Amino acid sequence: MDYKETLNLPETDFPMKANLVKREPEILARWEKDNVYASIREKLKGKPKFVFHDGPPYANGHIHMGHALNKILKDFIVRFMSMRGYDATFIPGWDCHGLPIEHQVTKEQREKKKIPSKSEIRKLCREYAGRFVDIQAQEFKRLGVFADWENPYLTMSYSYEAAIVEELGKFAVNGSVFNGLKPVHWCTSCRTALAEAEVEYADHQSPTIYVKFPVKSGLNGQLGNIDPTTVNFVIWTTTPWTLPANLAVCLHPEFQYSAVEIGGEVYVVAEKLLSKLVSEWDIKKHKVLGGCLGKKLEEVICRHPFVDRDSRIVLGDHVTLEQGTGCVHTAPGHGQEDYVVGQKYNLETYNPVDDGGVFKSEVAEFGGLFVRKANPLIVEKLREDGYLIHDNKVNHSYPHCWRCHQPIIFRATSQWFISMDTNSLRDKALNAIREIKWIPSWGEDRIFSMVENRPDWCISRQRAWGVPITLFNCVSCNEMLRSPEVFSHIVNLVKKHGADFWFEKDSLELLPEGTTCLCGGKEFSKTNDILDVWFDSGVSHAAVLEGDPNLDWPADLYLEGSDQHRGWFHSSLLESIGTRAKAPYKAALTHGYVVDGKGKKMSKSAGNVIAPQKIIDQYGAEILRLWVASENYREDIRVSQEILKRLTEAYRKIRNTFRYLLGNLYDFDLVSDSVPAENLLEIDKYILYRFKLLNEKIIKAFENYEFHIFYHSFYNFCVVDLSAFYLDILKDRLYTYPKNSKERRSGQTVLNELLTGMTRLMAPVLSFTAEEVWSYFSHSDGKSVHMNSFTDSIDVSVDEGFICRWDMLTDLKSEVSKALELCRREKVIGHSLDAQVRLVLPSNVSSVLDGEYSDLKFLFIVSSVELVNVLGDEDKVYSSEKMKDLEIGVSRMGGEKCERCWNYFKEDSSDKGEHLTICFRCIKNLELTRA
RNA sequence: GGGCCUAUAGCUCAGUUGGUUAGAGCGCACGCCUGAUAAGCGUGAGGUCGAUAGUUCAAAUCUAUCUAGGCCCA
Repeated sequence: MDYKETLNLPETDFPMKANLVKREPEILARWEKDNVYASIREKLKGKPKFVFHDGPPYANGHIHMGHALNKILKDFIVRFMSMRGYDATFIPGWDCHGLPIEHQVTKEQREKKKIPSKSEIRKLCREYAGRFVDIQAQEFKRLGVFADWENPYLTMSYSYEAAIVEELGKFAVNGSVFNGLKPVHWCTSCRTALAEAEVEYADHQSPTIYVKFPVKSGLNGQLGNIDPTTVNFVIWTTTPWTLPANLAVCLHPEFQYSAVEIGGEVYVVAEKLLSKLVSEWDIKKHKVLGGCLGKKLEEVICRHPFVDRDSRIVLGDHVTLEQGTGCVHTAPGHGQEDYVVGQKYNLETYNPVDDGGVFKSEVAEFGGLFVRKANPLIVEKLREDGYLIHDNKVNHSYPHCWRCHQPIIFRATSQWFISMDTNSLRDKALNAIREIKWIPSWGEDRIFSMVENRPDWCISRQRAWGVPITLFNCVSCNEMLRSPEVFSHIVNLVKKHGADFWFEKDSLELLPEGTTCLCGGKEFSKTNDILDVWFDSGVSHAAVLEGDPNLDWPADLYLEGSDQHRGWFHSSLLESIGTRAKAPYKAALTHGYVVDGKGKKMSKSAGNVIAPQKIIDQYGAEILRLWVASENYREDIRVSQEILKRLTEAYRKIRNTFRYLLGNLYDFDLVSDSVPAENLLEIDKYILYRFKLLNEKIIKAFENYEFHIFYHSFYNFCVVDLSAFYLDILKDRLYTYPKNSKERRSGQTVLNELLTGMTRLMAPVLSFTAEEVWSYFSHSDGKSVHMNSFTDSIDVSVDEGFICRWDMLTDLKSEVSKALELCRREKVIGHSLDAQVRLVLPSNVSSVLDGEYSDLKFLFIVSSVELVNVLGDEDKVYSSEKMKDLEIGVSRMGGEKCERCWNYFKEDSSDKGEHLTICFRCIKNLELTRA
C-alpha cells in the first residue's frame, strides 16, 4: 500500500515562482478596475484625517531612483495610515514651471532654427511639462503607488497659478516685497540675464593687473610704526573694467597681512603670498616693516586710484590665498561675493554699466565705452598715474553665453525680493522651526542655520516660463501699487485664462477700471519678470490643502530628500509664515540620497546609475519596494546588483513561507474548523505569542516610519520562527494526523491566523504580493487586502512561566541540533529522525520543564527522547557549553522506520494486521481517518 | 573653504545610561533530506567596530584630529 496517499500533504495553486514582471501589471489593472484607492478613501471618509502632502517633483525627464525611493516611502505611509483607520488622502503633484523646461524647449527650437516668441515658448513649455507629467505618473503608478492620480495638482494649472498670484499679493500688500539691485550673469550681446544653467565655461584671455589703493585714513599703527601716507593696499584683478565700480577692498579676518617696503613705498599683501608676488613682480629688494591680522584693519579707508571716491577695507571669509594678494577688489554691482559682503557693510550695489555692456555717461573718461574695450585704457591710465604695479595676460576658464557663445559679465540688475526682516519673517520662521517635529532631529539645526543666515529672498527671474510677478509701478511716483483689490482682480483673471494673458495684455487692460495711485497717478507699468519656481511650489500648502474638504491645513507630514531643507521645506515655510504666521507642516521627515554599492553618488559620467525601470523589468517593482523597506533611509542608501540579488532571495523565502501556509490550509474552514484559543496545543500557542510580539513591533515601527525594522523582523520571523522552527515541527502533525483531528486543526488555526495577520502586516510594503496571497484565501471576500486593517488583538494569553519554559525549550532544541550534527558528521545518522536522544538535564531545566517531556521528540524531530541520570557507552556524548551541566547522548535509533510518518519504532508487529510497515500511531490515525 | 550628516562581518541591519568573549538574518563553506522540491533542515568559518590620539579601572559607545563618502552652500 502506498501510505503517501494517506497523508495530508500541502496543496495550493499559489505559484512558487513570482513572475512579478508579468503579475504586477495584472494586479495594477485590478486595482484600477476595482477603484481600490478610491474605495479606501470612501470607506474612511469621516475618520480622523492624516494630512500627508506630496512635494512636487519637477516635470522633466523620467523618474530616477531618488523619485522611486521618495514615492515608495510615501506609499508605505499612505497604505499604513489607511489600514490604521485614518483618512489619508494623497494628492500627487508636479512642479511645472522653470528654467530646465524652458531651456530644453528653447534648445529644441534652436536646433530647428526657430526663434519663438515668448508666448510660443510658454505654450511649448506647457506641452512639454504636460507630457512629462503623464510619463512620470505612469512610472509612479507602476511602482504600485496609491494616490489620486486622476486629480493631481500641477503648478501650471490655472487654479494653481491663481493661488500663486494670490499668495504673492499677500506679500506685496503687507509690504514685504521690494525692488532692489542684485548682480546676475548678463550677456551683453543678447542683452539678457542668464541662469547658472545657461552659462558655459570656455577658455578666454584676460588681462591680469596688480593695483595700488593708497590709504586715506584709519591706519593707526596696526601694521607697526609706519607713515600711513606711504601705505597702499594691493589688489589683483582680471577684470579692470570693474574698477570704476570698486567700493571696497576685502581682507580675510584671520589672515596675517604684511606691510612691505618696496622702492620707497609700502605695500600691504597677505603674508603667505608675499614671496610669490615679489618674484612675480621681479622685485630685487624688499623689507617687511610690520604686519597684523586682517580683522585689525577693518576701519581703514583707502582712496580709489582714479575715481574721486573712498574704498573701504572690509572683511570676508571668501578671501583665499590661491591667487592674487589676499586683498580683494570689491565691486558689489559686479560679483556675487562682492554683493554679499557689500550688503553686510551697507555698500551701494553700484552698477555703472548698461544693458549693452557700455559704461554709462556718469563714468568719467570711460563713459560710452564697451567694458572690454575699456580694459586696456583703464590699464594704461593706471600705469600713467603710477597705480599699476604689474600687469600680464592670463588664459583661464571664463563664463560664456550658451546662446551666442560670447563672454558674459556680472552686472547688478533690478530684482524683486521678499524681505526676511521687514515683517520679521526670519524671526517668525526661526520660532516656527522650533515647533516643527524634524525627523531625524538634526534637520532642525540644519534648516535653522539656513534660515538664520539666508539673504532676502530674490523672487524674480528674467525668463519666460513661469508665473508673472503681477506687480504694477506708478509711472509718476514710481511706487509699487499695493492694492488688495487690484490683486484679487488679477487673481480672477488668472483663474479664468491662466497666467499667459499677463504677457499678452498691457497694463491698462489688466487693471480694474479707474485704478489710481496714492499720488494720484493713473498710469502704471507692469512687471515683466516671472517668479522663482520655489515660490510656485512653496504655495502648494495653500493651493492644495486649503479648500479641499478631504484635506486640512496644516499638513501632518512632509517627506522629502535632505536637499529640501534648502528647497521645498524652506520655501514652503517662508511662504506660509509670511502669509499665515504659521508653518504649513507639523512634521518633516527626510530621507537620504541613493548612492551606489560603494557609497558613491550616481552619475552618468561614473557609469554607476541604476534606473528604477531596469529593476522593474528585471525583478519587478516589488523588489524595489522591498529595497526601500530594507534600508535605513534616514542615511544615504545604497543600491547595487548584490543588494538586489540578496533582496530577491529574501523575497523568495517570504513568498515560499506564504505558499506553505496556503498549502496547508486548503481544507481548513475558519468557522467550522477553528480551535478555541484556550484549547490550542502549547507550541501553537507559543508561536501565536511570538506572532503577537511581531505584530506589535511592526505596527510600532510603521508608526515611527521605520520600515527597515519591518523588513528585518518580518523576514526573521519567516526564517527563524516559522520555517526553521514551527513549520518544520508542525509537518508531522499536519501530514500524518487525521484531517479533522484536534492536533491538526489546532495547527491550522494558528497557520490561518499567521496567514491573515502576516498578509495584512506586509500589505503596506509588499503590496503586490500581499494582494496576490489575499486572493488565494478560500474565505476571502474578494475585496482588496488594502481595504483591511491590521490584526489588533491576537487571541493568546501566556504567563511568564510559559514564556520561560519555551525560551528554555528552544535553547534546548538548538543544543540538541548541535549534538545531532556531530553524529551526522560521523555518518551515524542522516535525517534527525534516524536518531534517539538521551538527555541528562540540569536541575534548573528539569524544574522549569516540570515533567512535561512527552512532546520533546516532536520538538527535536527525533524518533525518541529519554531522560536519564547517566549516559550510556553507546551514546555519542555532547556536553553543552551554553547550558551548564546539560549532557546529550545521541545514537542511531534501532527498530523499524515507519513507512508513513518516517519515525522509527520498536513495536510488537503481531497486532498490526495488514499494516506491518507502519507504527501504531499511524495505524490509529489511519483508522480515525477512515471512521 | 563653511554648515549638517554617515562609517559595526561579503550584504542589510541590531548593539539601551560606557561594563562578560560585539549580535541577527542572508550570503559563503561543509553536511543532511527528497512528503514546501528551481524547495526544506543543520553545523561552521567570517569583525583591529574607518584611522590615530586622548578621557576612564573599563570605549563600538565620550572628546579631539584625520581619512573616505553624502547633502546644502561658497
